[in-house]
Amino acid sequence: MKAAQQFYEQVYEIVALIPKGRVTTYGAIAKALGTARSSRMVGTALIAAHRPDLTLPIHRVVNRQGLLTGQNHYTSPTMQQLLAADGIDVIEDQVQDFQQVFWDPLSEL
DNA sequence: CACTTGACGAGCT
DNA sequence: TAGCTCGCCAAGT
Repeated sequence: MKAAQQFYEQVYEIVALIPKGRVTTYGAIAKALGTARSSRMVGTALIAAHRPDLTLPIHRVVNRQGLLTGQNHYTSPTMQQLLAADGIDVIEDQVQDFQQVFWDPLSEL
């Protein structure tokens, strides 16, 4: 079992816990895992999260500005649509009231 | 097998 | 305050 693979599982674990109607950031997850500077790896982990056996609300993860930087990786229901279904307003790839819907795994977990 | 790219973010200038 | 550079390291070419 590779260390990186375990890192992925940690990411998935947190993503799975994001409450409906809330979002978190790559950096927040990375920090929660103790690797604050590996925020990029969180994004990579989410790409790998496309495995058929994983059904995670990865659309609830956005960058620090509340921007839907992963839009390019979505085809069918866009992140915006999925977020809208969660009750989150998104305009021009920007989450509205980001600070209010932000969910910090460190303080909330 | 080596090199480049990238769902990011913090730190410095 | 805004912009640039550096760290991180897996995955793709």
